[in-house]
Amino acid sequence: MATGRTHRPATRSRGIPEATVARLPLYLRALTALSERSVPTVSSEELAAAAGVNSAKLRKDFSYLGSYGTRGVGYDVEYLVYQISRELGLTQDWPVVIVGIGNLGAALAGYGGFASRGFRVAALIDADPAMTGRPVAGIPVQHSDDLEKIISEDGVSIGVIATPAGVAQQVCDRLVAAGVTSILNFAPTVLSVPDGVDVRKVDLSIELQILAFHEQRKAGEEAEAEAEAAAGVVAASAPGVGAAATPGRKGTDRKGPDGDVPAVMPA
Amino acid sequence: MATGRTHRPATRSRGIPEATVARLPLYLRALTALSERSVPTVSSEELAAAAGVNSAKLRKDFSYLGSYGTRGVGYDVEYLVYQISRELGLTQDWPVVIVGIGNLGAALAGYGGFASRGFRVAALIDADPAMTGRPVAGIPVQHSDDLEKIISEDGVSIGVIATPAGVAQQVCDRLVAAGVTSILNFAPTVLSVPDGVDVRKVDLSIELQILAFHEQRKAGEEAEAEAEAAAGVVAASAPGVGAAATPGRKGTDRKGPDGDVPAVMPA
DNA sequence: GGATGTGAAGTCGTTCACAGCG
DNA sequence: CGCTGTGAACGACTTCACATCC
Repeated sequence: MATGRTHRPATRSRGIPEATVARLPLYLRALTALSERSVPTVSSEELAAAAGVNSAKLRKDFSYLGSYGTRGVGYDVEYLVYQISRELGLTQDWPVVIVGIGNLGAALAGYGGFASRGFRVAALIDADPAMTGRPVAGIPVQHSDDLEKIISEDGVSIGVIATPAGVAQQVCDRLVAAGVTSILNFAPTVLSVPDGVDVRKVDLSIELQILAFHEQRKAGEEAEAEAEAAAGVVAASAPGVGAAATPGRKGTDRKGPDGDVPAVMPA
Repeated sequence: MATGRTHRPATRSRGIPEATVARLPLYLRALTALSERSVPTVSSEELAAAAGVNSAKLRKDFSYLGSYGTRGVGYDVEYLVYQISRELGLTQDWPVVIVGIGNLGAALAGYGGFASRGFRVAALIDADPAMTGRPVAGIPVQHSDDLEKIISEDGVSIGVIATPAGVAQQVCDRLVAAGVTSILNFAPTVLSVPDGVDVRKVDLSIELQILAFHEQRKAGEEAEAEAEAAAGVVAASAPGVGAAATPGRKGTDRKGPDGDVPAVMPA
């Protein structure tokens, strides 16, 4: 995915699996909640339940960090909060810029989850001159002409892109050129970046499409036998997804998985 | 396994790996762009580049759907758009409700990427009476008292939760009880749902935390040798992550991965 | 010739089950 | 005894490399 992790010959124990890293924030959240309730210790079983994973996975994950538990007892909540925070780099604070202050950008600017985790919104940047100077979530929007200056002056290394897809790559290039090395991309485009820069993407419509896939399968499960016949019907009533959609099929035979219908997307 | 099309086994709609399903929307997006430029065919190499994956993976992914390419030529763009759309269930339209019309909910309501993919925002729901009737993105907000009625009348099976974390589980329970079987959760909580209900979560702060992890590691890579000493320094200047962070670690020796420092969270 | 489709090999991640320790 | 920490089995996904077919 995003700039596949370097296949470093894994120096010593510095090889925490990606999958584990992705779950650390989850554990941290659960632990923080426990901490607020002044719970002193948790077992892997309890914590796993709170984080929504199974306990074997959790123990394995923690084993990559070190031996932070006590056999027969469990984990010290405060201590673990600190260790995970440190591992994630949250013990320092990260200035972040958000580029593209539309609906989504504005929502992100006001999102409380950032500040509470050591992320500080250092600047909001938008290309629209009409936005310049206007405060969003208490922070004045700056014009994108000043992007490079803002990045370097604040020592920003993390950028959030919430622009339209069409300009996302340019914005990305400028961010990278100015020194940003981690990007969170909300624009529905594939960004290409040089080695050493990490990109993570969040695509709202992709998530819905994945849900739709499973949803469709559920519907078909009740009528297993009818599935075969249904395939033909569905194709015939296809509404079309892309821009222009007008059925029409040339005579070639296409072979699907099995009883598939050879219909084609029209021009 | 049998070559080409089998009759009964494997290749039904079943058996498509999750990882593949998650990439189908990516391919679809790239294909749609090609379609708009009236490109008739693509090779796996070209399409893979456009989607940001490697070509072997793409071909393997497509092989789960069927044999939709032509050797020596590539894939028919229009045909593939249709096949993937159908596989994802996008040839039908999915009414969606968004619950929690704050900053984020409002941004989602206005997000163009939904409508363009066969998702229709059937209703916006919020618990605040002051919001009721007010139009957001052209759709009037309805009060959450009517949640059940809205779901059942519109036959909604997909719900988006954009409420504060505190009420997300209750909202989820009501959605499920009313018939929703797929949920996209933006609230930073683990939702528990009965079997048969799918939940996908999008957590903005988690993504940033993952980036921070890698960012921190990049910084440490340049000064490999200093890493050891740095751990102590970092700990000393830890700003504190949770709410109440009162460490107070007992004097026991804790062993980290390697030369870990047993320092503790400062007050 | 040229690109697909796919076994086989390789890598990564999860789960099991139990030894080890408090 | 209870719970962590972990080798080993297992399973899922990725990559390789090439036979296959247009």
